[in-house]
Amino acid sequence: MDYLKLENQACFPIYALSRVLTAHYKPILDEVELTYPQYLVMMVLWEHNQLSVKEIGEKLLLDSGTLTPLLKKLEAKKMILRERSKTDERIVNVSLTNNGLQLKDKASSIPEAFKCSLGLTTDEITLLRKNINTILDKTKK
Amino acid sequence: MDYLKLENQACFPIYALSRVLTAHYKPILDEVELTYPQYLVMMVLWEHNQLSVKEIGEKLLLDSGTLTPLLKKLEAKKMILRERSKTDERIVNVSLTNNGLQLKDKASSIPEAFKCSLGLTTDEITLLRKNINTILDKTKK
DNA sequence: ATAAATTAAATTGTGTACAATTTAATTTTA
DNA sequence: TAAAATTAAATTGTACACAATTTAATTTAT
Repeated sequence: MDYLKLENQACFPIYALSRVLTAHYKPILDEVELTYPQYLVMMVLWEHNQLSVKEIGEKLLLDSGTLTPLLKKLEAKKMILRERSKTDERIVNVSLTNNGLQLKDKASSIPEAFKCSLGLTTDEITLLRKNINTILDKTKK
Repeated sequence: MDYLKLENQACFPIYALSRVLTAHYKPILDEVELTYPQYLVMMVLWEHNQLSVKEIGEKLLLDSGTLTPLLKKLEAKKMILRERSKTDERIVNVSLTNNGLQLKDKASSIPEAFKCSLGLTTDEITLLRKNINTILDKTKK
């Protein structure tokens, strides 16, 4: 088997699928004026209320070079607050504004809209999620 | 189930895995001075010798906005040639230089090196590839 | 045959990604 | 406890990604 052929690659379809899925999200997220990475940040904040930049990075596997400008955009949209920790000035804590908190209601329809856009069954999605998460855990260190 | 929780998302682990896998490729591709998207372009050219920008885009799911600057970089590295088609001036044909062709030998060890870096079994990779390709085919239109 | 529509690349502008470095604050250690 | 090491963000620079527009060439439909 020729391992330098595209069809024998495992990484390419994941790279391509990631972009295809983000494209499916695009029109849905346009409604709430968020990009996909911005949506992910909002999602972890809806779940945890307040997180440092580092903690957000650990959850999303992104570094400050990516997060700092992204968080500044969310701040400019009045979705989040960024404030230096009083007890440790190195840390920037990120929290939701009322605006950002209220967006959760509007966002509640996003997962279902996304599922419809994909046209996959619940079983297919669940299987995919579990399969990918297994691989992700094994490879991410 | 709260579908706005990160752990219940199917898209996030794919997005994250794509970046994790690219990070695994990085030190390996540094040896041949290619980025991962550049490596993909070289791979389709090793397989097809000559392709138009549009054909490369169809294979990799990338548009000219992404490909044009990337191809110019490969051209600057003397890996490829870009020339307007004589029969249809709208088309730019991309082909390998001798340099680019010879790189295939050096690149032949990349798939194995990547597999070692991941630490997954052949079976795990094959299963993943088939599973992802099925989903990709269903979602890419 | 020629105006209208389509096509292929390139361009422009915005938004990630990430390596490498810098800055400032806090811990560790000699 | 003061210098050294570490840590958290921010910054800088390079390279995608992609929407939207532009440009030029080719088809098509009248």
